[in-house]
Order: sequence, then structure tokens, then C-alpha cells
Amino acid sequence: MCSQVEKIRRFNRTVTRRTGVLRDRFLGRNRPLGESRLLFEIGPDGMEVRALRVKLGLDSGYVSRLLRSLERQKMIKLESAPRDRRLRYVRLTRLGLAEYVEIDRLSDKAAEDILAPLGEQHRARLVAAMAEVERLLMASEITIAPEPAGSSTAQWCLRQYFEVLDERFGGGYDPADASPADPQDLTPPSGIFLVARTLEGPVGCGALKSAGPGIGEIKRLWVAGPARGLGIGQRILGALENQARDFGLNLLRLDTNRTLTEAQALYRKNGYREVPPFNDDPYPHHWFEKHLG
Amino acid sequence: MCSQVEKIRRFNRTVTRRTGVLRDRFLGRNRPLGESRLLFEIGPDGMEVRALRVKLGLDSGYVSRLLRSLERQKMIKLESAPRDRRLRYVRLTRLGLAEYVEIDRLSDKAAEDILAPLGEQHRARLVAAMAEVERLLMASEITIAPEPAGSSTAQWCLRQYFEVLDERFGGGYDPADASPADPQDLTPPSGIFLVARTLEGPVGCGALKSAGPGIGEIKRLWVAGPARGLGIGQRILGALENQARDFGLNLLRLDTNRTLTEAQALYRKNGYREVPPFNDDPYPHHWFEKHLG
DNA sequence: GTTTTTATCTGACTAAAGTCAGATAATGTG
DNA sequence: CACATTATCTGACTTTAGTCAGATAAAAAC
Repeated sequence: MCSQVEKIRRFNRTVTRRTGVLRDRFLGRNRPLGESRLLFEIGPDGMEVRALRVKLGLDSGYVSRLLRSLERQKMIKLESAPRDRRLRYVRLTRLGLAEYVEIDRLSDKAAEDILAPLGEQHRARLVAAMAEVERLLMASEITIAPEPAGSSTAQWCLRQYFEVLDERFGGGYDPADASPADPQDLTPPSGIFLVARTLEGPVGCGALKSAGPGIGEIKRLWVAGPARGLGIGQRILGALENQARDFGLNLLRLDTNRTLTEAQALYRKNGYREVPPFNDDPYPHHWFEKHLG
Repeated sequence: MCSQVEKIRRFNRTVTRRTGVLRDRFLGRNRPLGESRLLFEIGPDGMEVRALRVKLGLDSGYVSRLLRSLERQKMIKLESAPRDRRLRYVRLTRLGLAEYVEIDRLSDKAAEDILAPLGEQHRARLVAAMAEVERLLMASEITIAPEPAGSSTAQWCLRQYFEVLDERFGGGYDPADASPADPQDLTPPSGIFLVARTLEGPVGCGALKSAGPGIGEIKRLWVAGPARGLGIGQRILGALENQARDFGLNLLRLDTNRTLTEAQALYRKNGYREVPPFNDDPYPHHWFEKHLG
């Protein structure tokens, strides 16, 4: 562990030096860094000023001043949003768009300069390792938190989940045929709905529902495709088990379809044992349970 | 290539966000970032002010002012160096050392916080990928440039090279027994000595020496242990071949010992063909040559 | 022994980055 | 309709980070 920490710190030193260069793409454009960042963030499609402020985490007065300056340089146009005339919508002018394109080009060039001295094989290795670091850093940023099961976020996760099932199961999947898990079943104190999210948005979910005295059922365990293989399912399952303990449950059950092999492996790895069917739903082929310690 | 660039830019975005957190270890210490950086760079052993200035690349007046401020906070002591009373030596006080230790602890903690949410396997993968990225970024920073063959840097490289040979060859290696390559042989226009270096220092070398009209000989090809496997030998060899072309040579020769299998692979990969012995040195077992196009 | 160079220090200055307290106008709430 | 809230804007202010032109003292070069 100590040596791992040491390696992360070494990585950090090297990478900040190198990617500092990438950041400097914003410099040397005859304009303070803050203004360039703003310009680049506005992008070709324009943006509400408020969204810009939130995204960059800046003071409203400060943003206003920066926009004023970019406006004087004829890089942007500000217009009131029609639906709410307090809101301002900012858009790049032709000149501003040209500047955006140029910054984008310099960014590409900075990235190419990193690859240029390397041979083809080493390039591929570097890019692959970078992708791996990025995925795992993303994984380490994920937080798992309760979410009202009726919220739009929860509903979005469930739609994703159902889509996966519909695609995986031989004959498709219709939630109406399966045993229900209504929002009220997934609400404390009898149940809960958890969402795993990065700063970008939700990447997984899982639910716990009561199934009789002292018994809980795990449902709706889903991890977004690009986020698989990062131990997120494992973490959601662990969080659900902790919740179950807090609810005073001592037995957890779940069922699953034979096509969901990763899920089965996950359950077995976490101490779930296969048991005879405890329901007669049309979709599951395997039923598991685990006694909580 | 386009997709590789895109991946580097994605990596950059994620990593700067995440390692920005690491950088912020210096913040929240009730002290501007510049002062904290200086304090941390001074370190437990103290440092000459000049070295500090060079290392951080700061203006001398600015450094002086920062030091004055840290002195007022009783974090550092300044003393004149005995050997040259113009030089100032800066040292942490007990209080400064405590602050250093605290910053160090926070750095460790920031790194641990990245690892904490991950399982053991994913931790290992992240650290390994980080090490790979770091090594390859280092490789991409390497520059290859001519160096006077008599310089202390060149001599240092040669000592490293001889040590490797002494270790690898069954019966040891004594440069006195081998065919010589004196500094004047490795000096333009008849020869050249190239050094590959990172910002940290030299990590490889290679030499070209005249061996008759139109013929050159590659000698002293060395890559430092930790820098192997990054294509550096390949790049040095390529640079030597370009030099040879510039010198108007049309045939390159080299010899090598049977224990240096990576080197042999490198030569074959680059179009060198094994030929009968062209010398009777005691150490080589294989002789190669290549016609320059 | 004079001149030049080097290392540091000081004072004066600037630009960038950001904070804070209102002002203003539009919108939402009871 | 009164009142609170929201989004933006403006002016006044501060801190941080850094540059530049000498001043000074020690050391090196001639």
C-alpha cells in the first residue's frame, strides 16, 4: 500500500508537468487564461451563462466581467433567453468560433507532440494505459447514494436496466410480466434504491425490497456498459447489504437469468448460494440467497 | 491516430481534475501556493537558494520575497554558505519541518483517497497503468543530442555502459582489452557521440566512429536499466544512422557479445545482417553490417 | 589591484484572478 | 398585488504571482 501511494505521487509529478503543457494551449493567445477557458467552454453551440458559471465554479460577478471583456473583443454575443428574460445566453461570434477552432487545433497538436517521438507500438501502449488510468480514476470517483425510487434519475436508470435485459434475454423482456418493484417498495424503511454516479451522471443502480419478515430481495442491479469491469457492481451490492443490515434483515434473496453470467459470478463471489426457486417469475433461471452475518 | 489524440485529451481532462485535488494539498494551509511549494521543495535537508531558484524556475527577486515571508513565519532559517559567502543556504526550522511533514502526510492521504474506493485488484491495475503512463511519458520527453565525447556527462554514460558489460559478460569486461574509441574518434567530422536525456539526466548513449573510407562503426550503444523497453535504443540507433548519412557514409558496421540478446534483436530488426568477423577483438561473438540507402 | 561576474536583496510596478456588497430587472409564490 | 427569489451586472476591493531596474557585497578573472 505504501509503495502504491508512492507510485501515485510519482505519477502525479510526471503527469502534471507533462499535461501542464497541454493546459498551456490556452496561453499565448494574447488573452488571460480565464478568458480562454471560458471561450473554449462556451463552445460552438453556445451556453446559458448560468450553466457556464456552475460548470467552471466561478463567481457571478467575475464571469460577468470576463464576458464583458470577450464581448469587447467581439468574440461572443450575449442574448436574453426567450423563455426567461433574466437568463442570458452566450454564443460565439464568427471570430470567437475561429478562436475556438484554433484552441482545439492546438490541443490536438499538443497531444500529437506527446505521441510523435514514440514508435507505433509504444504509442498504442501509452494510449491504452491512459485509457486504463482514466477508467479507474473515474471508478474511484464514483459515489453510491440513496435516490428516491420515483425520481427521474431512478426512472432513467431503470429504463437502461430494462433495455439491457431486453437485449440479453433470448425472447426480450417486458417489465409488466416480471414481479413488480414499485417505487414505494423501494423506499425506506422497507426498501431502498441506490444510484452510483460519477460527476458526469449515473452509471449504475441497485435496489433492496422487503420480501417478508427479516427477508430482503436484491433487485435492479445494473451497471452501465462503459463502466463495467471496474468493481462497481460489487460496490453497489456491498452497499445494499449494509443497508439490509441496517434494516435488521438477516436473509437476502435474489433471482437472475441464465444469460447474466457476470451477475451470477458476482453473487457467488459474495457468498450467495443457489437455492430452489422461491418464485415462479417467467424470467429467472437461478435463485440465490445469503445469510447476513 | 485521430482517435489516439482524442483519448489523450480525454485522459488529460480526467487526470487534471483528479490530480488538481492532489495539487490542492498545498492549499488550505493558510499560505499562498507559491510559499507552500517553496517550503516543500526546500525539504528536510535544506538547499542553496540558487538551486531552489533554478529548480522552480522563479525570478530571484520573487524568491527573495517569498523567503522573507516564510522567515517572518519562522518556517525557515537563512545562513550564508561558508565556502562562498554570496550564496545563501536555506533550512527549515523545527516549525517549518513540522509543516513539511504535514504537507507530505496530506499528499499521501490524497493518494490513498484515490485508492480507497477501489478493490485490491483494481488498485493494482490502476497503479500499474499509472506507472506505464509515467514511463512512456518520460520516454516521449527524451531528447537525443550530440555531446562532446570527453565531457563528464559522456564519461559518466560510458562508465555505466562498461558496468553493464562487466556484469553481463561471463568473464567480466575490461575496456583496455577492447578496440578503443577515444574521444577524438567520436568527434565530428569523423565520428559523433550522442546522449539521450530526460529532464532528470542522461538515460542512454551511442557513438559513431569512422572505420575506413565510407564505412562507419556503431559503438557504445547503452540504455539505462529503468529506461529499457521504451524504444530508446531504437531512437539512438536511428539518430546515429542519420548522422552517418550526413557524414556521407554508406556502410555501417558493429559487433556485439552473445549475451546482449536485446541488442542483437534491435540490429536485426533495423536491417543489419550478420557478417564474418571484421576484427579479432576478444569480446564480440557477432558482427553485423548494413548498407545505408 | 582593477574590472567583471555572480548571488542576493529591495523598491516600484503590473496583470490576473477573484471576492463582496449592493443594484436592477424579471420571475415565481402566496 | 406584495413579497421573495433568481440571474445578472457594476463598482470597490484584495491577494497572488510575477517582472524589472538597480543596489550591494563577495568572488573570479585579468
